Amino acid sequence: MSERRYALIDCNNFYASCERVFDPRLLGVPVIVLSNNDGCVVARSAEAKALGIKMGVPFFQIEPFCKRNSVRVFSSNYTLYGDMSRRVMRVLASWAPAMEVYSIDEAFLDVSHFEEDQLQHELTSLRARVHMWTGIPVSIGVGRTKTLAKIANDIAKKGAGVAVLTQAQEPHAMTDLPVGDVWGIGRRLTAALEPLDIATASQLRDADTRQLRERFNVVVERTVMELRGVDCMTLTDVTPARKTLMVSRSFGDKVTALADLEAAVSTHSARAAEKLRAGRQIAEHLEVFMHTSPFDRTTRPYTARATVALPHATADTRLIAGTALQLARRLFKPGHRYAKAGILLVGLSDAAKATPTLFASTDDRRSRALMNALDKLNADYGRGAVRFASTKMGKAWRIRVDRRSRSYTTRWDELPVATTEPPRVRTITA
DNA sequence: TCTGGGGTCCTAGGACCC
DNA sequence: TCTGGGGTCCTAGGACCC
Repeated sequence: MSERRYALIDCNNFYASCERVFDPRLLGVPVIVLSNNDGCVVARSAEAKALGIKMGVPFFQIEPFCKRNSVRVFSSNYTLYGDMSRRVMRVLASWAPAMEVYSIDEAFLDVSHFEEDQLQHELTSLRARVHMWTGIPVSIGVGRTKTLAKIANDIAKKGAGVAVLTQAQEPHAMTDLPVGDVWGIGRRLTAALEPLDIATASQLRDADTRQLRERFNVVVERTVMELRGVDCMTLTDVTPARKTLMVSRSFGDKVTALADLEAAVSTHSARAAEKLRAGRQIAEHLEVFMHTSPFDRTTRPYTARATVALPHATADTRLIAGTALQLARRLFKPGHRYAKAGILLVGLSDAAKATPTLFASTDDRRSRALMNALDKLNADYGRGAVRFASTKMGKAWRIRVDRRSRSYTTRWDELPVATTEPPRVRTITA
């Protein structure tokens, strides 16, 4: 049985390459793509990189430079990039038995079944095929683990476009590689590793894992193991459902009035609920955040963020927006110039599999009425079908009914429960 | 004057329950 | 002044990624 091998396919300068597909005149000239509000540079063609334009640089700082050097500048078009991404992924999926889409412009393929000497040839032709069918240039790196494939991909980018990193070549590839270039080691960790005399990938590979784990966390330990060739991040074939969903924007003009902040929060809420429904999901909690500009040194910084439980899991725009607005009003402090606000939906689940939820109005969890209700539901749906959740929302306790029975019809008012006010009954369906 | 948006995972600490 | 232990859930915050 041959050893496991991963190929990482990474689209070169993805957003800039997408723009080029639709305008060949952009070939060979410097191209950059800007973030929302045309704030920062988020993609650069090779020519733009050669001019020294850095990733993430604020556009206003380089605008005159771009004019002088005839750099073609684009606002981002995420609809286009998403569409191009799907085209690339389709080509890859038709070639590989197992694949994981890692981001909009990257995918891991399992290439364990190839002989090492075939790989170079096979992947070179895959690369040509992706380019021919989609117009997008890609780089391909192969390694024994995902982390090593990432290193191989960097080598591919600087060379022939395809790099197969064999075990024998690993030490050489890691000797002079700055530790910050290793996947999973960011700015903070690089700085924290420096006093431990860990500055290169090979020094990290040879470091004491127990010590690193105590000093940092399991993520760092896993990275070290991956550098040693121990596969810790296996391929996840099915893309897992998203667990959180965020909608946020920087303000074009700084916001000082509550009314403007409320307008933004309700717009973001509506958009978030829309995205939720598009993915057939519902959310349990929401977070609202707002903050002043971290770059503004002239005023006091202010940042506020808080999470609340929604009354029940939902994708309902009005409920989400209403809850978010209440929270936003609580968090808003006058006298600040807000630069950004957003909403984060947390605890997402599949709407089709969602548990119908009944709300009972009672103060007493142990009340006879509720116990009767549980008995009745258990009798109807089988023992254990109903469980009592200990979550208290205001004065209401929540009963959950497992959705084993698709023929769920029981209504609250049919239950032998005495309530002083009409209970709300929610059945969440697909 | 102007500095993105959207995710993941891990950990710590407090609340709460039995 | 002493006054349990263990488990889980929730929230906040910090690191990373593209």
